[in-house]
Amino acid sequence: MIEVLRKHITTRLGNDLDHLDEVLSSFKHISTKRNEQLLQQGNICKNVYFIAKGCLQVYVHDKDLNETTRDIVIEDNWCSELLSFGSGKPATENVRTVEPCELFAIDRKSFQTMMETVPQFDKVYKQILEASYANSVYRINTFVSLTAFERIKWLMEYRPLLMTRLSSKLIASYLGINKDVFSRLKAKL
Amino acid sequence: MIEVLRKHITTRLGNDLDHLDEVLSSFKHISTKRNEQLLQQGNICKNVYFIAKGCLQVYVHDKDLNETTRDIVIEDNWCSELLSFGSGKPATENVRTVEPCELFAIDRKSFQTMMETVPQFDKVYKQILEASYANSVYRINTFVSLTAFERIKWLMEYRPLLMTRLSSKLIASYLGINKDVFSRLKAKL
DNA sequence: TGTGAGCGATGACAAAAGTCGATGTTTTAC
DNA sequence: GTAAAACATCGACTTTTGTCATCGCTCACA
Repeated sequence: MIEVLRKHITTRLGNDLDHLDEVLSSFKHISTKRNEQLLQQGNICKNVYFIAKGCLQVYVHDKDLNETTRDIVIEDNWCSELLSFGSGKPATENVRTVEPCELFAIDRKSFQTMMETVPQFDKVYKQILEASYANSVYRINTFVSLTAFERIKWLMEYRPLLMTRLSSKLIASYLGINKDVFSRLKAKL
Repeated sequence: MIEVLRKHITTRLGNDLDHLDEVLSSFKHISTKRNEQLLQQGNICKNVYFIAKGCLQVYVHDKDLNETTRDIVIEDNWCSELLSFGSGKPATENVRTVEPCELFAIDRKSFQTMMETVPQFDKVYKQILEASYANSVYRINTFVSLTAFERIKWLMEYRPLLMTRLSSKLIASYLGINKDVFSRLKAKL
């Protein structure tokens, strides 16, 4: 499993990375069931997770206690509540596993140590942050102006795997539409 | 005018910042009219702007050529298309002035020089990026689950200045609702 | 001073989305 | 293996939102 992470890192930072084994050993391997809570809103986000296998959901509760899913992250990607992780302030979002997962977690202290000892490592944080930001900007710019039906077609086109892999309820909360509406519109595709 | 920028920086990075005058002199002062295009989608974003006075709009065009406004940025804040500025790739968004503005612009080359010569300066980029990301995350998490009426009430509560300062058309495109709907709902407040 | 462009408001209507209750299915827990 | 819980779908209905045409106002400017 750690090979997935090794490959991910070398692909991005090059094969000649010093201390690669040291970097890898600073991650802790975690196997989870589905529906495990990795972060609760209000707590401080202690880890950045690399997903070797499985799927995570980043979400909040709206005023009616419905879940609103900001992001769904699958294998070979990083997931965290970066703003809390970076600042040490309480998280505004929740994170849970959607499927059984194989994760590699690095905590703030180890992350800090890596930043100091491995020169290229501070690029990692910047890369994750920039990728997360790009993702958010894209999401705002596309979704704000799309109808429910267009959002579904968008998902079919750009993240088709999710359509088959996730529950309708979860997809609807990711697309920001009502689950009954999602069910009806899906039938019209 | 440059005093606004000086104060902004010292407030965040401390009074004892070395090279402060050098930093300040790497910015170019720009006075604009309203409705000036600072960045066109597809071009490379050359500057980061500090707004000493005025207001900028960051927007895209949807499939029907309507404008969707991702952000409205007022004085004492930074504005750019960071993903393009940071990577040198074409911008996905447009930026224009909404009012006559007093701006301080720093281009990529000067920014790079500052990063190298002024140790604290690389914090600036990280701070701007983190603030932008926080802003986007917040926008997604709140807006996705709000009705048009609730979005208007949100604006009244959290950015009341914008209600009086901007045109209805612009506010509607920021809230992601139709301008006629905005007009009707506003009357019911 | 007149003219035209842009803006904001509004009524009438159409379309989209949300709500609720019922029902059958699948998954989970013991 | 079975009961309970969660999920997906659907019809009927309500509410919200979008569209379009119209009208009056303001402002820039020839």
